[in-house]
Amino acid sequence: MTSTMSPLPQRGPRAMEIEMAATRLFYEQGYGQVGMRAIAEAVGIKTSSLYNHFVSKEEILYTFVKRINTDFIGRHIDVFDDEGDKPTILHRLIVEHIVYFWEHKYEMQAGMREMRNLSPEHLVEITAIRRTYQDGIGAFIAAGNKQGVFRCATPRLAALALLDMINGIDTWFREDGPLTIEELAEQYAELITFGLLGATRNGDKQ
Amino acid sequence: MTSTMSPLPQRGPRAMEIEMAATRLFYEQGYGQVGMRAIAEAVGIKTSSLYNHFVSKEEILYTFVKRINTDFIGRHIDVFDDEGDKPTILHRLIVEHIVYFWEHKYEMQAGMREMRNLSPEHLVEITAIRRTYQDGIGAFIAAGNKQGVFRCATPRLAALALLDMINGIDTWFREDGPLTIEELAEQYAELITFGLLGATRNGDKQ
DNA sequence: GTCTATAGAACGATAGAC
DNA sequence: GTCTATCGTTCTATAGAC
Repeated sequence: MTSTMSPLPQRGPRAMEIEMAATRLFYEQGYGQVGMRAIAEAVGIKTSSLYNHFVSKEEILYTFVKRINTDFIGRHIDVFDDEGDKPTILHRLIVEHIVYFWEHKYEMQAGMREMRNLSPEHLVEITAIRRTYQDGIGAFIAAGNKQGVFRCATPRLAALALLDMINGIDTWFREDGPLTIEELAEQYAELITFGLLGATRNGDKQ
Repeated sequence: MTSTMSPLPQRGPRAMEIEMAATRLFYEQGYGQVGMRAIAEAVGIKTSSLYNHFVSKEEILYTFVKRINTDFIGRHIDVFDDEGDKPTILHRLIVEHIVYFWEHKYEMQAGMREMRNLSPEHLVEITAIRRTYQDGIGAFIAAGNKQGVFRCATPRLAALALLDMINGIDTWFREDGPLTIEELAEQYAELITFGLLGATRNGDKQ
């Protein structure tokens, strides 16, 4: 499985500022509640100046939603071709996924919640990218079943379940809670690989 | 654990119509994108007439968010006192939760997504209700561990994980897919009780 | 690339007649 | 309980000077 993601058009540093400010506001208040005025104010320019960088509010949303859906996934999609120990590989992917998503929680949360405000064409494009990752995990689990390193009756469902699990973390995790995000990621990876997927521990084949 | 939910104030049938229409619109377009005009039109009255039934748009949101967070949870919170076989009880709860949420997917999805548009006071109230259910499941898993019917290293995390799993279903399940919602619910309940929570199958204690 | 100024529509909510 | 009428605000987006 090889990445075929098309790159975003090159944008200037101002566009990046706008994107980041908008992302934060969308996260806090929701796409529909955030006006172009509020975005401009957060950047320190006037509303009309935004249109020198983006043609519309929807394009701002699309730009950062595309970024978050190509950055992590694009850099990890090849992991499914790895010939190594599948439970170990998936364990590491889950930990990295959880930590990355937390470090980019504004973009990730806002992106997932506000995705439906994309134009139909953009929504199709983003959905296809997400689908690739989801299918990759499902196929990976199925392959692990055949190898006997996973014992999971429903690989496709398990892939959806584990993605919902780990994407849900950002809605309730608190940095001042009992666990760091790295500790939580580790415990979730255990819960998923050995629990949900029934991975056999090393030297524990039965 | 006994229900102490306070009832919603009695409202007329018109208010119920308004609530249902608003729920559907919030689900489709998001709270911030739906105007009072659109809600009124969907019911077939004028905007100003809405204010004979609700004092504000936020009150419409609050009313249905409160309803969905008291209806199912209120009717199932006593299940954690049940003295029967814990894996069986949790299995049944999960199936009922999934099926109920799918049958009320508009309210559930809109309610979960738009909850943050509630006033701070209302948000606190709703969060507390949800927390009660979550804590109930966590304590139930921990109790099952002590009985030896679950083998789960992290009961509190597992409760959060399973709730994110089953609440995520409504975002991707399609009625024209390979499974009915009842079949899916059954498979998820298996995945959770025997996978995630390490329940021992009858006569399989080891 | 930023600004001032503004178009034209939609927003939540209210007053008061019936 | 519904209506007409409207208030004051905010919305996305554009035109045109600098």
